[in-house]
Amino acid sequence: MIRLFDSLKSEVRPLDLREPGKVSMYVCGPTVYGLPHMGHGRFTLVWDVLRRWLTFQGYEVNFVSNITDIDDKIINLAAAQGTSEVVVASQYEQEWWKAMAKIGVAHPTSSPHATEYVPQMVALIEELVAKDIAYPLSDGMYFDTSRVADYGALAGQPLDSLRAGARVETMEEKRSPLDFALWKKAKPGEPTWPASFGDGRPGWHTECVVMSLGLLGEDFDLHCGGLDLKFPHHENERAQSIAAGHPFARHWAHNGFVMVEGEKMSKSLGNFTSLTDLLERTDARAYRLLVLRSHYRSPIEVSPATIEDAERALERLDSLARRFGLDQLAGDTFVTTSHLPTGASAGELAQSVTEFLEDDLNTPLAVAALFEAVSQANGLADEGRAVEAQPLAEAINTLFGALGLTLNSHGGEIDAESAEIVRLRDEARAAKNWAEADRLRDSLVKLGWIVEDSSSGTVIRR
RNA sequence: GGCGGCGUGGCCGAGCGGUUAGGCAGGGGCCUGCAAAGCCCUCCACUCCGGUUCGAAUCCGGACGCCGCCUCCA
Repeated sequence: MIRLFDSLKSEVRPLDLREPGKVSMYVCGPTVYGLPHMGHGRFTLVWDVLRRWLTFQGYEVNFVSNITDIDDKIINLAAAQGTSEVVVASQYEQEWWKAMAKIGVAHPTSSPHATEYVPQMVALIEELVAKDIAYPLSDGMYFDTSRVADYGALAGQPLDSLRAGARVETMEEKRSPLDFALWKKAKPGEPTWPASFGDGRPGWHTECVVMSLGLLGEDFDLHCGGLDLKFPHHENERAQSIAAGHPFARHWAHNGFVMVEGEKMSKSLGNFTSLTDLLERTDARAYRLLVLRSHYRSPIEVSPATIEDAERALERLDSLARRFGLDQLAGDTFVTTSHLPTGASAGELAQSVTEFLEDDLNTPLAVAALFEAVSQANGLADEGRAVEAQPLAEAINTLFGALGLTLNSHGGEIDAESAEIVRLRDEARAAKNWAEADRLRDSLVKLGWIVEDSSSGTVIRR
């Protein structure tokens, strides 16, 4: 079984499943009030890779990731645009799924919306009220953090030191600056839902609790998200669930940030690149490869240079796919071990990749092993040892596919005119008419083709 | 102020005491009519100062620099 760093226990430990063979995982999704940015791209890719890898290994993965469709920012944006929250949320949710499809992130098993779970949130808050853990203030219901013995466990510090570090005192009335809003009382013109403790709308943290427990059940296996959600968001989710008497996630995993020139990319700093923009101008696979080449807990530097670097590396993989006529895997389908070819070299490669990934999802080492295998397969083929090279190339394809990276063996549709030039060039080459052959190659290049000679003649691709 | 992390070759990025990951870029060679692709070889490292050790990028101490969380954030 894979070993992962558990943010709660601060150690790498085997993923301890509630039920053998089945993985229940929850990934905190986006609040839909803007285009997805590179940070969103990273977390979705990282957890998509884990999901695909577990599926590859034969686990049945129940992957839940929410859409937060009600929140202050959505309300503010709707007001600014003179439209409704529903319109804003659905518009950006569409953008979200478009980007996800493009980047090859498989759709979650379930993608619940916060607004579909309001009654459950109300019920949870009622449980907390009954236990005297929630208390009312003028503007809503608050959670009393002092009532949870190990509050601060995820943050890695005791409650007292967190309180001492509180930088801003937003609500003087709160018993502790760390106490957070479970429910916000209705304000004129804002969306509102009925509740026994006063109509209003939910605070942020409660939704993930009821959606994860509702779809995965108590004591589910793994809760994932960006490092910036660890505290306070995840701490507050955990606190609520446990305080209400519901065992929560068995394991917590957090991915590192996307950095721009050494600083965390974030909306508040304004230094973000939208994922939508990136996907319009580059091969979506380049970002996945970039993410795979660094460890999921490390920060990654994203810049035009690092993206181009990944695009070039991708070229090498695509060359392999063309040379060996590899099938295009991944995409919407999940690759499984049944896709692996038989044979010793394929088995050895799969085994070393597996060992690396099982050690806290060490994708950089796995990718390095795969690239080494690429050299090996090409070398064998150069020596004419196709029987050995072919299964190795197929194993590389399968294992990249298991990580969601599709190798592209198609050079593009060849139109009739280009095909005719290719035919003429092969004739010229057969006649050793090099000047004509070079002239025809130039015209192909002008048409946008990359021209390569092979044993079977001129091969062109885009 | 509290807590946590980081400083690796031209760039990205692994590494967890002994083996100069891997990719991209650069140089040389092989292959090719010439190219391209591919293969082989190669240049270029571990912020600094002490210490532990037969041996340290890796462990310990210190210095400097950087980053994150403690506030909405993936």
